[in-house]
Amino acid sequence: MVVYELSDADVDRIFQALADATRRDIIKQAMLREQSVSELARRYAMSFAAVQKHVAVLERASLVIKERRGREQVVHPNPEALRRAARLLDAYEDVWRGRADRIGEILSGP
Amino acid sequence: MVVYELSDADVDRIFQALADATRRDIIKQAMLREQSVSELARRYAMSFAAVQKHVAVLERASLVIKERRGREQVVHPNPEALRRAARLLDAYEDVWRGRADRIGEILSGP
DNA sequence: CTCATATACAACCATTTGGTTGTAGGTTAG
DNA sequence: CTAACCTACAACCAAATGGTTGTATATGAG
Repeated sequence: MVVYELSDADVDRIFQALADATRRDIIKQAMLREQSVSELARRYAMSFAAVQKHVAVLERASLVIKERRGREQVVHPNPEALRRAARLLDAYEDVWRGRADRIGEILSGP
Repeated sequence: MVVYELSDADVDRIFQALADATRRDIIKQAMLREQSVSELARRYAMSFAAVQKHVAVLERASLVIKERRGREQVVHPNPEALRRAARLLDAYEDVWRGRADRIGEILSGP
């Protein structure tokens, strides 16, 4: 996923990833303390594979990054992506206020 | 959907609704100028029923409100919901910075 | 070395999603 | 009044989602 400009598909992936309480909690946990996938998995009432998939969804949305450390895969948050999502929502506020300058950000696509 | 406190399901619905480019565009269009569902529908390369469903998804997430005007149903934006979503994302920033005070907002649920 | 642990990934399943078409009911223009 | 228009909603379909189990592989502990 490109960092400096988000395509519609990028934005789709970000909000899609955020639309699940377990995934939002994984992000929060990773921000509180970087943890391995299995360490995260122990927190939830579901299989390891399910959590692994959730992390994969977050990774495809670049909301987290996995880094291999020995036999573990440690999950780092990517605060920048969240920031970009928040600013994207802020852009709607500008549209609402009648400012056209940041409209392009909302439904762009390179 | 309760306004003053968002449950996990509420937040799910909001981000889910935002995870589609057509729906994001509908929000933008409604913010630029309040339009009827059929008026909106003409903008997209899909059936009226499809657009109707998209508006319904936005409505369940309280991102828009429909108001009947004669035989038309005019779509108003609800900027407050967008604002709340943006602030929700901002709360992650606080977690990231090590501030615990607003953490509750993220994965709450009355 | 051996074994337990951590991850990867495939196959499967039920449900949801995003689209379609078709039908029916209100409302308004003329 | 009648015809055109706008909306509602059901039924259907393919694809995506969120979960499962099972199997294989890599790594570190002892």
